[in-house]
Amino acid sequence: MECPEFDLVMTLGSGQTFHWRPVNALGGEGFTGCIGSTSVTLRQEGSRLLYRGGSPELLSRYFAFDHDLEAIRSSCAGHPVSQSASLACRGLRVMRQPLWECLASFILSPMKQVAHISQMSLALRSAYGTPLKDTPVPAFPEAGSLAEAGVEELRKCGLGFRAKSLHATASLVASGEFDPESLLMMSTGEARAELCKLPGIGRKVANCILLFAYERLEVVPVDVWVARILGSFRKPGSRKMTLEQLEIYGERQLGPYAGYIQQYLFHQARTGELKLPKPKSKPKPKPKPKASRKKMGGTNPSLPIVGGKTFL
DNA sequence: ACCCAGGGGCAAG
DNA sequence: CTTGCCCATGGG
Repeated sequence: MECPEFDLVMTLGSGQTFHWRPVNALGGEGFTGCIGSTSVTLRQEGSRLLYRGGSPELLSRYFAFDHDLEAIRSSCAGHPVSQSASLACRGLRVMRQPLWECLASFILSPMKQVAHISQMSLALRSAYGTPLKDTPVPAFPEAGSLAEAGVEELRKCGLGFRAKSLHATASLVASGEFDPESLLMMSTGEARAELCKLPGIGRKVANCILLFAYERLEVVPVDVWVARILGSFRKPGSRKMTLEQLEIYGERQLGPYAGYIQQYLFHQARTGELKLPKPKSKPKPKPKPKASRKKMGGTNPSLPIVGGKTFL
């Protein structure tokens, strides 16, 4: 299909989604995965998006081809750094992901980098998701399947302390006590408050979900990178802001599509194209009495090469 | 308001 | 192989 301004590689590599795998398909380097329970294999050739599985309508919705990127870029015209990042990230789109899949995936994200979130996602999909034809990536498990599995079983997928949060949230969704769809018609503030009631979801994770699944394009998830970026916009010596204050500041500075602009800045910072003052050193003394061993088996060399971070 | 557990991959030594 | 680093949430 013909697609509007779009960069498949940058979009899938920007930390929004964790289950697309690089493959050689459709005549070159592409990706395979799924959208909900529909298996899809993709490859971009210029303005053409080659696909196997799915439909133009499904892909257009998922990749948000309806977002007017030119208008989004213009929205921060008065901010030189954002302008520059927006231009460098042309074609990077903030996606519109399935609600439960996105919500559950970001519960996995705290304290983890993209590469590891991908591994956890794949482990969960393989153990509890429905296998699909034409792709090695199973669908994301239903809430009921995860609730039924139990915390200890989920922990075996390498979730660590996130197993408890994911299991508790999955149980709330499976019982109908929490319905992801019910947030669709709420204001962003109300929806955020509801998300933050769920175990394992704090303000940052809630904002990621709002941005990547609920299309709240003004929301700015503030992690250490974004905090660093926003901090660099302020005068040296300004008073420190809390993360929430930085978030408000970011929304004001970056305009009505602050979430999009933030994604561009984040991507620039992660790829080293945006220079930041202090990577921040920590004078942290470490009382370490222990020695350990333990080695894990097989790293999968074909996992996504995204360097980086969660959130966004 | 402050402090810190907790987990596993990964880069560096 | 060993060590240090990464970093959101929740509970004390």
